[in-house]
Amino acid sequence: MSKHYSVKQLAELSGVTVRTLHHYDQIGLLKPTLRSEKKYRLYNSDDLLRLQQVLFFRELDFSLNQIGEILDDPGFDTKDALLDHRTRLVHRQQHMTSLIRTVDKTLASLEGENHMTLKDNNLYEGFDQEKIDRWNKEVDEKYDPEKIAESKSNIGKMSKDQFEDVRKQGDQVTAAIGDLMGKGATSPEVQELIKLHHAWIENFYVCPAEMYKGLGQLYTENPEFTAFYEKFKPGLAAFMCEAMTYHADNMLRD
Amino acid sequence: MSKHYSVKQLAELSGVTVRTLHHYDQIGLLKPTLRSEKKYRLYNSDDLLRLQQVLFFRELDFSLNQIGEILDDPGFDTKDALLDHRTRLVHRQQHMTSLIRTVDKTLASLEGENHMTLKDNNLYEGFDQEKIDRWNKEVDEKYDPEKIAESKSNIGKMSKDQFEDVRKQGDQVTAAIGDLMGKGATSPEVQELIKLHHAWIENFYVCPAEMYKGLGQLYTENPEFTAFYEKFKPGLAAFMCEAMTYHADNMLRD
DNA sequence: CTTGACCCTCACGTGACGTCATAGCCTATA
DNA sequence: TATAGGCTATGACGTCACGTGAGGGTCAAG
Repeated sequence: MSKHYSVKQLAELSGVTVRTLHHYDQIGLLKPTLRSEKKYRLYNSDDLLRLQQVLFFRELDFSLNQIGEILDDPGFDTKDALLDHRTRLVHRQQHMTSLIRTVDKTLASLEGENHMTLKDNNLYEGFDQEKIDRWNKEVDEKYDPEKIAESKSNIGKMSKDQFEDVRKQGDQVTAAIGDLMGKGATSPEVQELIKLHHAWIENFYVCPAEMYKGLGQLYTENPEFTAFYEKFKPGLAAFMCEAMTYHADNMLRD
Repeated sequence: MSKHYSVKQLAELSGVTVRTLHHYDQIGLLKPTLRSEKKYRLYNSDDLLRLQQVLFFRELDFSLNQIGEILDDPGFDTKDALLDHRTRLVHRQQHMTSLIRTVDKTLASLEGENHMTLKDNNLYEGFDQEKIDRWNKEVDEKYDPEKIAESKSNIGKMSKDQFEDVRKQGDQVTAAIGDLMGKGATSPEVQELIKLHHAWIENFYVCPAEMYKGLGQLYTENPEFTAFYEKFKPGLAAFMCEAMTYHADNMLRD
């Protein structure tokens, strides 16, 4: 594969502007492998992969200077980075969910007769940059590349039967939790099952406290998730959310 | 409610900096209702609501100038705007999913023996700003505030029984699609059922083509969604995705 | 009164490009 | 060969949304 791309071609391919590619060349972030006689920039496949990494890091709010340092570190590993991007992107989705929830709460509040039933600090849920930073720090400290790689490999390596077994385990845990709704979300019995539920989730991906908590919220916010859990037992989505939140705040944090 | 907040208090409450609040005051985007004798800024509850709107629009990549124009338009309606934010935030989640999918494809490609089995243009899926812009335009043109308001009201107004009925309809459609997997995802019979499925989704929120397409992808990417659909019939998640993509590309576009 | 936390205005700096000017290069067509 | 259209290059000022720091006043508690 010796194909080379001009700036226009790569700009179209990647969605960035020619100006951006000039800029990245100028600051040393992405230098084309080749320059023609007339100094035209020519990018090869390694350049394309590097640009992809730049764009992922950029998407995840790293500064260009930071990105350069990371990519130029001798210990940099593309696969590790991709796994890290994945985790952060999943968390971004949870962040979106938090904002959506704030929309809904604000709407409900505005539609009520008393406009200010929503507490002032609820207006900005999801916008809390400090909280987001704390989570990023948490992932950085707790993120175990080997564990992520392992769980990702688990998905790829699961046979149909294994996947079916894992799915059934999830159903069983969920049903058992439904049976214990009368015990209360924070009861030892329910919390024991939530622990199993969390372990079940981690069959698919590492799920730190904040993410697990956000997932519980997602169960109540996403109509299809809600429908799925209500099917086990009415009120189960909210119950799961409460139990998961408690578990995340009390068992998963340290 | 006559409580007033100082810049520090509001900064902490909202997650923005004091400097940002100064800046917004200076450019006229968010002027505090009161100034003390000593010119301290004092924000009231209307100010808090306006800041929330500013932050939503900012989150959704509107420029501050644009935000000011929108908010100061005599026809501006907070509820309409909140519904619009919601739609855009949901789409953002789909965008995240697209990026996650690109991560996975890149990983799979790097783990294979032939490093460049992944086509060059697949490297940047999810980064395509033009495509994102096209979608935003599509929503702007097709977004019907009354329809959004209606579907949102529908959720709030649904009784437990009605919600249960809607849920069951979803199950029935999904099961029927599962029964017709042998017909092919693009067959008239399946597409007829997909049409019902789309209508079912719109019980919850308006779902334009791109969003519907992204939802199909989500079914194959999110383990819990996949598990849910596999439960009806093995392979159903991917089948739904294919059928929904076809439907979005051929029936929902105009 | 002193101290520490908070408030104000002013203004230069920063990062990541956007925009434009100027000029050469490449390919196809008349 | 000339022309047109699309592409390339470098250089440099401008834009946006604050970050940072300077200098000075205010408020509450000890």
